[in-house]
Amino acid sequence: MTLKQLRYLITVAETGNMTEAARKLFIAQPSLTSAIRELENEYGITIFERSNKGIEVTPEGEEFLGYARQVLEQADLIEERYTGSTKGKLHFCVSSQHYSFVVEAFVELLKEFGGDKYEFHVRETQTYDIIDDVSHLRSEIGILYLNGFNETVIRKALRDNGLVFETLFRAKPHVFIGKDSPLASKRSLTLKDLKPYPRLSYEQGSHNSFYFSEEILSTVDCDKELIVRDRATLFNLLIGMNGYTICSGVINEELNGPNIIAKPLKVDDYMEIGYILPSSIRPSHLTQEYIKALRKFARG
Amino acid sequence: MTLKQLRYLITVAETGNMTEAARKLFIAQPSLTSAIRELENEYGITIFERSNKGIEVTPEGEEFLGYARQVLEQADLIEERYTGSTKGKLHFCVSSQHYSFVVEAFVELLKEFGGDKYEFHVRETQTYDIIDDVSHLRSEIGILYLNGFNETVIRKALRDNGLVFETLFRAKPHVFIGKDSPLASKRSLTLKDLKPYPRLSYEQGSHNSFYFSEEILSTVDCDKELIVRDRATLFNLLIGMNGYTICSGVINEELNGPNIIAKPLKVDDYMEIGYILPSSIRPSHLTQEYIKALRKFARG
DNA sequence: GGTTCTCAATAGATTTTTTCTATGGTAATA
DNA sequence: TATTACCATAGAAAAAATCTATTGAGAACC
Repeated sequence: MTLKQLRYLITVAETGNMTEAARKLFIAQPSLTSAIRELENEYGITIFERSNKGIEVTPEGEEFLGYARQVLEQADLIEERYTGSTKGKLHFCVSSQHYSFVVEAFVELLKEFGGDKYEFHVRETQTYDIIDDVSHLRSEIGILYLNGFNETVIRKALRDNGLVFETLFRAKPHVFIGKDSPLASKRSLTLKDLKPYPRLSYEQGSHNSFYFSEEILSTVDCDKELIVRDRATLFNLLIGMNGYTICSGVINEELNGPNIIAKPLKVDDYMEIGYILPSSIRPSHLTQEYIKALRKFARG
Repeated sequence: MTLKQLRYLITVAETGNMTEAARKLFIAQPSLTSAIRELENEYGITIFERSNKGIEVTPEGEEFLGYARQVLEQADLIEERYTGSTKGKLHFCVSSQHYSFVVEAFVELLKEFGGDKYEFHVRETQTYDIIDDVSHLRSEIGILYLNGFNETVIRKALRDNGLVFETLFRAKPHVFIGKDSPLASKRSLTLKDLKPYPRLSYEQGSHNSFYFSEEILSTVDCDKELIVRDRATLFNLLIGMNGYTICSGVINEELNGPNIIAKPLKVDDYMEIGYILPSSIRPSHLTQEYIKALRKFARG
């Protein structure tokens, strides 16, 4: 008997389906089959009744599950005490700049692997904190952008913190504006078009170097500036004040509502949006799944 | 964290010495070192303070040990419920004919590996039951003798039950008599000498074929027969009735007392005393240690 | 003050265990 | 009848545990 076998067992029992449980556990179905079978053989009991419809817990299996839960409960106390997180619970944390596709991918991950016990975090935060979170393993993964302007500085920060950057997509700059903005009728916008309107940007804390800005072209002069920390607030101000923000142009109506629209910005610049990971540690299965989901929702 | 690591941990804490604990656990010392270290790294704690004098539990280690014991307690409940034996407890069972060296080796094993939780059995029983116990895994090992007379029959029984026989030693037949017996003065005895005295032998149950007798020469006629099941009873009768019994001549004063003496028996026969094991299963570490101890105490 | 002893740590090889991929078999479903 | 959704099996591959041999460090001994 190993703790691993017991955890597998519980998942199978909860799922009612070996194949599905194996997927949740990030192992191949035959591995799970043999782990469970080994447990059954060790104690000479039949925990599950197998059929081509899935599995069903036998009465003696039910009794065994009771014992198994007791063991795991105690084992989880150790995890809680010494790691601060429950092992029974899945644990996952993303630190990111404010992109809706990050949230979309996150939702997908939750739906697929959340189960009935989890603790997932989305930390939409300042650029430097993303780097800090990932390098100190507070977050499994970070999401940020590089462009010609900030690349050298950011890449150095990544190197210094033992992180690697992987590109998700390259985006042409867009401007987010409210759908009733005077600019809404244009096909594309220039910096000159934007000049009279308030510019919205995310606060970058003490590291308020331009290099850590979430928006490109932050060095361009602007008379009206609004600085916020929250994406919803930003959107509210965008609409209320006829403001704008420069970004990757990834927009999702469901998430951002129909009141925000994106317009191409006519400048010779780009944003290379990607994720960062600690270079020395292999990403967890869950992180790998999240990256898959990111690639699914991320389009330039 | 694995259950194995936790069990190792407890043993180390109890033993206060990695090297010694490794021996008790039947693993190499570096294996233990790395198992413990892995546990400490996983939770970022120092459980033991190492020195060249051994190890010492730190205060935070003490706390962790508390948690560990809780987990193992629950895990042991499973073992108890489904295997009838505690895994925390060492479990060992010998089935044997009535030889004092079997008990001596058993005592040595207990002293060395008993620890503070164990369940050890000595089943001094009838020859056929020895074979039955070992083949049905009720006992780890069995001890019995072969000679020219019973060898063919016993070896067939062993084969039929998937057992193998390994010789411990070859003994010339001796006679056990009380120290005050009229025969005590002789250097050696013949069958004729014994004729007038009661012969003691062990009961062999329903399989009372001569082949399963514990004593050689059981086919020789005898007028006075006493059949017992207990070694102490046999010795009592030996003394009280001036009886005799034919055996391998292995005698230990500490165990059998000064009232029993062994005399060589002048016959052209021998006893090949050895142990039997299931051929398909590799003997446990404890069983291997027991065999070592048997070899130490067994002399023809 | 050097030598020996005891015990834990390290290195590298080896064995064992776990997990994987690919495939088979079975019963329900379309 | 073909397809689908399961779990089981076999053999290869990867990962983990364990082993032997050796090092290193401090205490005890002479």
